[in-house]
This record gives sequence, structure tokens and C-alpha cells, in this order.
Amino acid sequence: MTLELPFSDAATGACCGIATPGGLTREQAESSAALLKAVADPVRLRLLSIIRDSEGGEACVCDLTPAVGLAQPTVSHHLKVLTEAGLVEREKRGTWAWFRLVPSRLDDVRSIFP
Amino acid sequence: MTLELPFSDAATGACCGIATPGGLTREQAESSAALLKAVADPVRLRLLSIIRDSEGGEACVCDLTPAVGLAQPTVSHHLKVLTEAGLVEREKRGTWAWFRLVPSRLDDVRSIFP
DNA sequence: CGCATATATCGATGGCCGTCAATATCTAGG
DNA sequence: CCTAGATATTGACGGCCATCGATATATGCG
Repeated sequence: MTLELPFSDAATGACCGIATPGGLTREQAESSAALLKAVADPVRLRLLSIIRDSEGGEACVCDLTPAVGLAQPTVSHHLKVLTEAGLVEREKRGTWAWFRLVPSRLDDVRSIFP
Repeated sequence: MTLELPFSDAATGACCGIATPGGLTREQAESSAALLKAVADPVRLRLLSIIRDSEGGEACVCDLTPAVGLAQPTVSHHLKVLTEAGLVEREKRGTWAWFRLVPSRLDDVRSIFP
């Protein structure tokens, strides 16, 4: 019984039972889009690919930076985006930061398109 | 034996056999990212969802516009992005423009994450 | 032909994003 | 403690993108 905006039924496609249901709410669409935005970048796709193909399934910034040919802060920024999206995990060992994939989160990406 | 930029091996991760191969070239990463950008938007995700769930698997702009609650030029813009990405097909019947999904192109999206 | 409706295009605007240089923070070693 | 190296954060800049109003184009109808 939450209060809704006047056009909420139109926006959800529930108006009058005429418009299509379109089984995706705004909230679902926005969270899926946010996850997709995290991977919709060539540099981040390459970072994921490199981490996946690395020895032991992990790579450090010192390897990733020369591999993608960008400045170190830029690589750090992309890794932060991937981390905040839950797609990679960060583990600091000594001076180095190691990153590995989070397979369940990649499943989430795949499950967006049934 | 094609000529490459001086940093190409670093950028492709092929330097000295030390860096990771990262089985994704710049070109592959860019084309995949371009396809993902087309779907990494909440409105476009909802448009795809609505079209998929519509009678006969197709919907016209006149239905989609009230369903997403945005201005008609905005919806037309999003449909153009989806069309240019090959994700939907446009068919004009009379005054109306009908859109349907392109399943093979959606397969392309799924196959980005093996 | 002229009008009404549906859709596409154009131009402008505001906000978000990728990139970098400079700097800060943290850790190991001497 | 102090230095060196690895990584993160900050601030700035340029470009791209979502959105809208106004307008153009196209189609059907009377």
C-alpha cells in the first residue's frame, strides 16, 4: 500500500490491463543496467579477461597496468568500478593488490538475458 | 607479420611471454563493449522486456511510449540505438512502426560471458 | 488536396564517465 | 625512523549520452 506517482501504472505498463506487462520493473531494470554498465567498457572487459586467464585466476595491478597500456590511476579506477559491482574481489598481500573474479556475480550478468 | 605500434605487445598482453595472454583483443573488447552499452540502460532493458512479452512478440512506439513513461522522441531514440545494435528489427505497417527482437543478436550478448 | 495522427530528426542542455597528473596512503626493508 | 615502491584518491578536463521541445516527414482518411 505504498504511495505511488500518478503515472506509476503507465510506467510499469499496468495501465488498464491494455499495455504490456513487460515483466521488468523499473527497479529491476535499473539494477540490471547498473551491473551491465560495469561491464560495458572495453578496458574493464579486458581486465576481466586477463584476470580470468591468469595463473591461479588472479592478477595484481602491477601486471594489469602494462597489459592494458593505460595510466596506473586509470586501471585502479576501473578495478574499483568492477569491485563495487561485485564482479571482482580485492585481496592485499604485502604491497600488492590481487584481484580475482566472483563467478556468482558473473552468473548474475548472464541471468539478465534469459 | 603485420606492423604494430611499439606498445602493441604490452597492450595485447603478449610482452616477453610474461604478461597474461588475456584472450581478448582490443577490437573484440571494443565490439563487445559497444553491444553491451546498447543494453546497459534501464529504459532499453524495459523496452526489450516489453517487446518480448507482447502479443506476437512485437510492439509499436504508440504502446512503448506510455509503457516507459518518457517523451516520444526519447523512446524513438532508444529504439534507434537498439536497432543499430541489431537487437531489434523495425517494420513499418501503415502509420505504425513495429519492433521485434532479434534472437540471434541476443545470443551474441549472452556469448560475451562464457 | 488538406487535415490528423504516428514516427523520426534536430538542436540544446545537463549530467555522467574515462582519462590523466599530482598527491596521499600504505607496506616492506634497511 | 626513513626511504622506496605499489596502490588509492583527488581534482580537472573533454567527450559522450539521456532527455526534452520543436520541427520535419510520412501515412491514412475524408
